[in-house]
Amino acid sequence: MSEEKSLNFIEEIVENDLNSGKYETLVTRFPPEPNGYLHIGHAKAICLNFGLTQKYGGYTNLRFDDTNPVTEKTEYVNSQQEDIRWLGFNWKNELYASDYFDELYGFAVKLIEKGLAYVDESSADEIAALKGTPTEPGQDSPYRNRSIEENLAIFTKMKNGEFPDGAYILRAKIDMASPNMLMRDPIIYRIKHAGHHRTGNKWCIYPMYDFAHGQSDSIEHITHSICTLEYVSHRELYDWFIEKLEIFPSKQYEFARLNLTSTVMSKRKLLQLVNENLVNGWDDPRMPTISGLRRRGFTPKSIREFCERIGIAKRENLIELSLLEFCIREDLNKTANRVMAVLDPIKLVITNYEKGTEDLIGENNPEAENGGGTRVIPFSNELWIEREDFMEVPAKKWFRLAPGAMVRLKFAYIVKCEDFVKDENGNVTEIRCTYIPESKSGSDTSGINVKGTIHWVSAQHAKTAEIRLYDRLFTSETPDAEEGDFKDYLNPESLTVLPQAYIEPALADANLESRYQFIRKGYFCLDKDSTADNLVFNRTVTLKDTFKKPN
RNA sequence: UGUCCGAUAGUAUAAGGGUAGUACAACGGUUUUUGGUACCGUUUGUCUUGGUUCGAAUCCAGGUCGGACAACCA
Repeated sequence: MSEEKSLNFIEEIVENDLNSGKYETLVTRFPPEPNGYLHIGHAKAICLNFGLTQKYGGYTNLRFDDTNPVTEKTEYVNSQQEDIRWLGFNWKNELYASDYFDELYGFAVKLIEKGLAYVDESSADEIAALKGTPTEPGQDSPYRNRSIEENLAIFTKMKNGEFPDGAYILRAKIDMASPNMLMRDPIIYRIKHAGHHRTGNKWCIYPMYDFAHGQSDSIEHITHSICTLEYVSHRELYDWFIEKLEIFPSKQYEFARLNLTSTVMSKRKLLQLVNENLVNGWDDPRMPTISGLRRRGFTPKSIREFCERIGIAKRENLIELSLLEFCIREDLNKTANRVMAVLDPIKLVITNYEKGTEDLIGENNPEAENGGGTRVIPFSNELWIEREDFMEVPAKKWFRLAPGAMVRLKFAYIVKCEDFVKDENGNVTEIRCTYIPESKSGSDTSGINVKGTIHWVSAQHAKTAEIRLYDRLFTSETPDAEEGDFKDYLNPESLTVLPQAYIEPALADANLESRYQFIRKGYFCLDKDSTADNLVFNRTVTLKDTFKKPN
């Protein structure tokens, strides 16, 4: 179908199945368990499943895999839906494994009637003891040969709530000596007297993952059930149930999950960060969750592009965070308006500027397709500039301000540093410059060329804002692989708050959808914590910086 | 001492018996009123040993290394 771009192995399978006429319509599903927030790893699976049906036709279902009532919540259902929509995908049907509880119960009865399932009253420990190990076969349970009638009778009582949790379980009767541990009479139903987020108290027995997932796929006529590599050994069981139940033969395919440097991706660990207040909630901008990335300022497009670039394969991988950063910079470079903000201010006074104030014109975004337009920027003789743009003793190849040096003020004039003021502690408190009147941006007749251009904000016109700078969450690229607790490798400098930065007046009407490039400082967006008097900006990502800082 | 999955530049991903390519990263250069962008260039690779073949990253066999599997989790 597409000749230019090579296909990943799943696309090849799909194309073959479609071309051979094995299936007329491609049907995939995204099946999260509603027990946490979706993260960038889920985004990979979402882009794969929805991307496949966008490319080849057919449709994708959203199915919540809600077979364990004690971990699942409606809050998570809602957040997961929001995140998928935000990424730009639409599901055909919103479904729940719990929709199939009646049908699944029927499947279990059918298996019992075929002599392929039995009720076991062994304890969890007893079952584990007879399970064997990966290198030794297991042994049959003493209850394995109960009659079909007795199995049926007890299973009915299990369903009717006549037993406490753990008293009985239903097992598939397969092979206790199988080299695949999952085939050693896996548990398929357990008793749990727990309220379910959708079915309430209707049920007190719940199917296990292996007895719900494949059957749910089959009920929905999913043609390609795509999951991650850790389910490879489940495939044999997946196929076994479908064969014995004689239902629609969905097929499972596995790809390697995403791993990203300097973060963790397991739900357990993310939940820990949230519960122990090591981050500020699931949508903390340092989190690899979709909601965290959204709040950080990532765009859906950048995440889709990232998922496209990392590819789909079967080998374990560890993607460098720099690729994600590349994807968001690439998008924002084209779309974000350029504005000026001074994060760490120092005063600059222009001693020969007599005009008081003046309105200058700034280009919003020279990289935008439509040119970006312009805006008014007020200028005056007292400005804030970035402290790091002045060096009392300039380093080699220093393009910025230093005694006697000239720089251009972006969109404005060229200035020359004549003097500077220090306080009693030796800290520079003010820089004094003269400006070149004929060097005005756009009508420069001075003939002077300077190497450096710096950003600034007029002191009397500036607004203030709180700025939050983010860095990687962990100091280790592989916090999962380090010895000890992964939390020992949290980066203490992952969040830096600048309570009072100066921003140009045009920024006062920023909204939560706006994306900005603060010239020379990075890409920023408004945070939801903002109020009318206290604007808060998040730094999404810095600009690429090839300047090697002196000292 | 098992079964299954995998192995191509630093990181990913192509090449499906016939020139090892692409992206990110790194490094260098040109342009630039952002040390940004854009453009150009450089460095770095087929786990290993055999076999089949005129020819192997690709097919076969052995080895090595990495991962998964013993939750009434998904």
